Amino acid sequence: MNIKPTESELEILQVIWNKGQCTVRDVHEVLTATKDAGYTTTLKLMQIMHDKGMVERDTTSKTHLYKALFTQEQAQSNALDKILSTVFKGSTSNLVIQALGQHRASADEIDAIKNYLKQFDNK
Amino acid sequence: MNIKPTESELEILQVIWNKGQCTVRDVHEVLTATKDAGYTTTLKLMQIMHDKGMVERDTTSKTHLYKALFTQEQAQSNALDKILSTVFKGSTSNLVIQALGQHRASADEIDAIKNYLKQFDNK
DNA sequence: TTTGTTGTACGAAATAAATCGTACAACAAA
DNA sequence: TTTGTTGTACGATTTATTTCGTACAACAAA
Repeated sequence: MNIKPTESELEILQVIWNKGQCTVRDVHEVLTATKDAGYTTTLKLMQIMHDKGMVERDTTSKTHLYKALFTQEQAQSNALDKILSTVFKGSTSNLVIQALGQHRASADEIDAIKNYLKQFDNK
Repeated sequence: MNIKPTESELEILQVIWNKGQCTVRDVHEVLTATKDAGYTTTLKLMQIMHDKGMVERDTTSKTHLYKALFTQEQAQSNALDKILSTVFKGSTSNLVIQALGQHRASADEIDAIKNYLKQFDNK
């Protein structure tokens, strides 16, 4: 299974992950809300994603239904690995601090993180 | 200025950032330690990066010296923005927790992060 | 001055990604 | 049954990225 989606593929996956499963039109409608692209372009991309084994589809009815073959968590993990090695010299703490610094997290988010860190306390 | 380096361009930038400034040979030597690529390939990539305005170069002597035109921090910031919007639905805390979960940070790193978080305490 | 070494320049090819036109099938409504 | 709508299939084109061969300049050593 190929977990190295291109930029456009990720946009599409995002929609699929949100809805669980999608038709081409579903995806296309969401995409055209923010950018413009022809319907057949979206279709073609999704067909290519299928060829690559990134999504599966149910073709029993005329309108096909697409599902992702890996989870958003897997994609996240992958994306992190990549930028850690390419721009963060492998330093997780740099990444974390940089992320917190530039994208003001909400109080709740900060709490969630602090909470998460508690598990490392008595070591 | 173009801050959207391709994969190969990032590998090169990594080397330049480390040394501050580099010749093509410097870069190429580091790259060939981990992967193989022809010398002229590296040269061409660096010339393209120059065309794109990502690096500047000193051509006063025969052997040119390349410098990055943006910092690693800027590239990091950019990379974070990108994956936050494409795979993390904009949630910084998800990103942080996921990062800590999968890449076991050292005790020192954890401390650094806790320390950083202290600034949000009495708010 | 000849020759080998180390550079840059640059065109061309290979590959990958994204976009779109055209063809045509299914099917519902007229 | 004709027509309009909504789908998929797929080839062709465009654009971006990567790779490399060939040409040639500078210069040091023989």
